[in-house]
Amino acid sequence: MPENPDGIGAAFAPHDHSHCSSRALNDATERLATEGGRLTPVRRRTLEILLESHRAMGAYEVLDRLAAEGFGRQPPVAYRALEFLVQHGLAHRLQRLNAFAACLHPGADHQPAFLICSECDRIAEVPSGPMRDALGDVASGAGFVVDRVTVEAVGTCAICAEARA
Amino acid sequence: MPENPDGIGAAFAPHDHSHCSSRALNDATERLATEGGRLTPVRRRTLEILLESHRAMGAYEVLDRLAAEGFGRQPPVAYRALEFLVQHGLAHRLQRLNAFAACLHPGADHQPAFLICSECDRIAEVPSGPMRDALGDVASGAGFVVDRVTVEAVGTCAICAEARA
DNA sequence: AGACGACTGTAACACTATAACAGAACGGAG
DNA sequence: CTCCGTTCTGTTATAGTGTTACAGTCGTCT
Repeated sequence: MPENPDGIGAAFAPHDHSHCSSRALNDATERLATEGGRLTPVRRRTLEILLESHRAMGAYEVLDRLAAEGFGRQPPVAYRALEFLVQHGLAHRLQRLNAFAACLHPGADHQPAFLICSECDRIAEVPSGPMRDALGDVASGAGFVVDRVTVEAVGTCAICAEARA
Repeated sequence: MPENPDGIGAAFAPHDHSHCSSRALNDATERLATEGGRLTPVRRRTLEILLESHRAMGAYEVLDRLAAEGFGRQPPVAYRALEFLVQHGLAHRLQRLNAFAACLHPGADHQPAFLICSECDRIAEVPSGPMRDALGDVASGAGFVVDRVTVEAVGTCAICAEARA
């Protein structure tokens, strides 16, 4: 697998993480400037914490970090910041894990599918368009109108497969 | 939409529910006979409770029912019965809802996609084969080997759409 | 300065899930 | 039938996840 810093499944290939993380932060700032959201200190710090790894973090894990840095130490502090990020497309919530992960491609209006490595807990986003189309077809056969779709796959990433071989 | 008791999205069409529920119960009994699982009283009752509606139920909702009927009243009672049903393909767990729903097509070895009506909370299972194939393609592009996939769509079912019109 | 809205923090609580252990029920070997 | 190992049921206690309600703070606009 070649280096491919910004592409599909980038999280599962070696890459310059400080680059992808600072880029996401810049994208976020721009995006909010046009949309009107305020990236306050807690919110910004929450995003940075999520961006430090390609993992999903539980709200309480984020909260511990925030509290250690002088922010509030009650659950709503983390939940509110995370909710803000999710609403503005800067982070995603992973249902299978009760956890949150930074969005690596903010700006693209998207609703990605997630690949979750069960060995190293890393997360990757991949486009879900084809799947949403396929689901829309079956759903409309049942008279169901789809609003939001969650697609989350658990499996083994390239790095862990390699390590095991 | 015609009557189509056992087909795709059956939950969203009028149908003879006592039929589809008793059939699922029979399927379950047969399936366990060949597989070696024991459908004990708590487990059987748990399945019946799930089958009473085409909704997903929280573990504690199930637990209340069980307790009222003389079974244990502590969480593990419900969680163990539900886990057993899920492991044997007789029920599904819905990540978006932290809840469980009876499987209406046991026997078919499947991993369906779910349609969840946000107005009436009814659930339907639809085949997820096409979606899993599509996801497998993108995933392998990232060197990721998919094990299990969760596909859950939130939207509006035929019955509620009709009622609103 | 005053007023308003948005943001941050706290306490208290509700819901979801698991660990650890004791006794009861079942099934096979003798 | 009895003994024994296994599986199942139930309990207490505790961990983890998420929300409600309310008070104070900060920015901004007149």
